Amino acid sequence: MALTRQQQKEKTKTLLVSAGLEIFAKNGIQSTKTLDIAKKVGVSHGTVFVHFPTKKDLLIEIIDGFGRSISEEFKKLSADAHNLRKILKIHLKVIEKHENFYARLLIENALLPGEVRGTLINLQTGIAYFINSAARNEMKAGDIQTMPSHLLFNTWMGLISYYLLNKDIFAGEKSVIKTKGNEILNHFLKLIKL
Amino acid sequence: MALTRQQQKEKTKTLLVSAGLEIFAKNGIQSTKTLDIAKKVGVSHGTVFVHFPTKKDLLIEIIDGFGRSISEEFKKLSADAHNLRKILKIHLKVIEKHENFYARLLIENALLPGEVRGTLINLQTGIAYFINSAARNEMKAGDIQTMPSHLLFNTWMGLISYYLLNKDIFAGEKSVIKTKGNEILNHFLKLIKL
DNA sequence: GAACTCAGTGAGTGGGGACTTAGCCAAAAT
DNA sequence: ATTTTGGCTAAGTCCCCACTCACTGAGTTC
Repeated sequence: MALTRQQQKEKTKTLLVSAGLEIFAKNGIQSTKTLDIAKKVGVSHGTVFVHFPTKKDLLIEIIDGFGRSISEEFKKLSADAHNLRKILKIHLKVIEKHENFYARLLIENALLPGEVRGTLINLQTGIAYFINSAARNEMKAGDIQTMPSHLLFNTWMGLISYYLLNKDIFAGEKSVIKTKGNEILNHFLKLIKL
Repeated sequence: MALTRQQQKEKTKTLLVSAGLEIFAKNGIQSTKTLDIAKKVGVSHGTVFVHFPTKKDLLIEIIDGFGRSISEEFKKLSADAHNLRKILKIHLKVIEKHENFYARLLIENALLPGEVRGTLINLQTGIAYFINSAARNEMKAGDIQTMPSHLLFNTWMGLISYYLLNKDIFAGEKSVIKTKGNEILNHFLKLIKL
């Protein structure tokens, strides 16, 4: 059966977004051309601009969607996790699942349009909240050292970002999180332990 | 008095390199055009290509020079510093002095031509050596926790990189290292203390 | 001082890639 | 059944920017 116009339109738009997500993860965000995305979907180049007035708008839609979905996933998984180790483990798991795109985002973030940069910040802010509340509980309980929670969070994010940004050095073609995630996690926990 | 041809040539080349360094630090590496650099020096656009066959070659010269000079500076200053705190302090001082360019390099590193990426790696490897030997000494002496030195180094680099990459968030227009350097240093030392 | 060399010029050239547009055809409206 | 609408197409257009080249004029060589 033939699709209605609206269905067709939405389908194409979705295909463009998911093709973009995939190509961005593999080849980089900036260096991906609108034509590449059109080709992958199997539509003409012009079609991209039927759905998105500019490349930037496409970018925003893709990255925002990614941010929303990853944030949701994290919240769902960590709903019943209350100790820090578990939450950090979930954090790693979620990142690992989307490692390629996430790493791309970290790499290119500072060069992306301002509208998009907010996405990564929001994402991290959301995650910081969970990590910090768990951390404060364990500080009170005397399980870990007392320290300002922003420093604890920045140390954790710094470590993870550093490994992701240099993932080719640390893990070649493989997943850094899969390869080094446990080592990083145990090291971090040992550092902050009392 | 008039310069000889050779002097003139060298002078222009040097001017191109230092103008590049300056503009890169302010406006970014990728987004700087060869014409921008020519304008800054006050020569014609074509002159750039008299001295460098391609933009990439200019890039390599600029970034390599930066890497060499910063590495030298670090080695000179840390010649008679044997404890970890002092070495890390020197590391921060050297970065602070070149913060804008250094941050640019971190931001764009992964997107730069492979020939250039080695520079940052070499730089960090050199610095890692100093930090790791000091760290091992203090571990033996029982001043800090025992841990694999690569993890100690990566934690430190992760922290610094994280602050530099997000320097606009942490410090606005100001220097992040000047603003937050001490906080970072003290936090890090407290973490690794026994 | 005549012939030659070469740093520097600036108006091109070429290629890449975002965006436009006239036209097509199938779905929707009448 | 006829007209209108609108998603999609394909062949542009336009702009940007790295790089070229024929030329100039000031050093250099003899």
